[in-house]
Amino acid sequence: MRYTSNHKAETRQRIIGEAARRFRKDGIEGTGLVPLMKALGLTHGGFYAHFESKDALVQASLDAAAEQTLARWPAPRDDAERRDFIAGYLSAEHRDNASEGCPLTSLSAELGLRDQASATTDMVVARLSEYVDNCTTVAAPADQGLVALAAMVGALVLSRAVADPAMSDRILAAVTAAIQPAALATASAA
Amino acid sequence: MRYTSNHKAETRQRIIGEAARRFRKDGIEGTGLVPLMKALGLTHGGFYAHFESKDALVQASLDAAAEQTLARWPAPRDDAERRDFIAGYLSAEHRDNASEGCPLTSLSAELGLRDQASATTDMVVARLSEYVDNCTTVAAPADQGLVALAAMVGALVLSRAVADPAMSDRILAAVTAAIQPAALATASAA
DNA sequence: TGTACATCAGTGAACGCGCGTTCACTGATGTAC
DNA sequence: TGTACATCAGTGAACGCGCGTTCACTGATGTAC
Repeated sequence: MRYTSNHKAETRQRIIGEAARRFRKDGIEGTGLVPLMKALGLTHGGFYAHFESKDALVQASLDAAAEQTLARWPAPRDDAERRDFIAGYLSAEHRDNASEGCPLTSLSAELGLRDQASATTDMVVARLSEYVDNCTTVAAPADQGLVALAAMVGALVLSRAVADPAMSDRILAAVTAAIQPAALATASAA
Repeated sequence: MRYTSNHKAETRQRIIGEAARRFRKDGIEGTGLVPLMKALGLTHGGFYAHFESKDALVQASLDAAAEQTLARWPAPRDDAERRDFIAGYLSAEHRDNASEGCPLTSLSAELGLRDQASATTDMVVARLSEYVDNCTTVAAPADQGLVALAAMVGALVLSRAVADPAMSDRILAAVTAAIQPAALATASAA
């Protein structure tokens, strides 16, 4: 062979990796195959030696993003690891680095429109659940409203992205049950 | 005039309304001007009599979506109204009807990439905050982990969509502080 | 009342561009004899 | 060792298409005289 025996497989992995990054950064629709291949030092014509279509790449990349994400998030062993994970997930680095981060958040809108995403999405949700399974959201001294707000937005986003309708309903129900107007003081406005 | 005196303004409003719906359903990138105008019984050429560019329409539509959303969500007067609002926000109807719903969730990914979105986004966040300002997320009997999960995903999504960096940081900090591993029981896994 | 002209919302053909996709080809290497 | 052929990852020109945008035009109505 004129290349090392696994050269083609390596190229395929490079394409998947770059795509997984770009999809999360610019969206699936927003990522073109020509710039993608160019970034790898290849021409776009060669793409179809590796994938049947862009959709096939999307599938492979979503799987890869999920796998990579799961690998970076091993099942937690104690509450210290849970705490670290949560802090990392909610860090400025994660916020500012969508291309390497959780695919649920960066692709949330597009995931709902693509049934391809199903298995992948549910895997990531399941692992995330392990991290927060025995976590409870406590009343913080300040900005408690923002927590409720985040939970509501997140619940809606997740309920649309998740494939399993039962899980979708459970998410909405859980957050609905969890958010309670504090009976203490209520301002009125026009 | 060959049309009623406010005919053009009405057409403009129809374009904005249809766009606001389609952007939330299919995304901004996923919405073309030709099908949009066709859906209104017009030809695409006429579009530029109303807007300078697609970007101008995006701006107007985001504003309209925010305005429409705020109009439908008047400032809450008591906890009953808060409860109703939260239940509606987290309803299956809202989930299944992205085109009429909260623009934050349906456009979350694209909002982060467009600085146009800024003012609009922040207005909706502010109003939503009013609804949940004195709300607290309580420990529900079941699926408490899903609440934490939703809060984390929502916090990340919001922190990317919001224009004000200080608000972005506050959201992350509030949710980080609120999620606590329950000290009760901790399973270990490989 | 009747003709000539101005207005202007909307038409529809055309533009350049980037998209996903196809395909005949290249050229470096491996194998056969 | 040397020539002839097969392999195949990647090349690059070309395709049809939908996009955002432009522009000369239409035709119904309003205004002027």
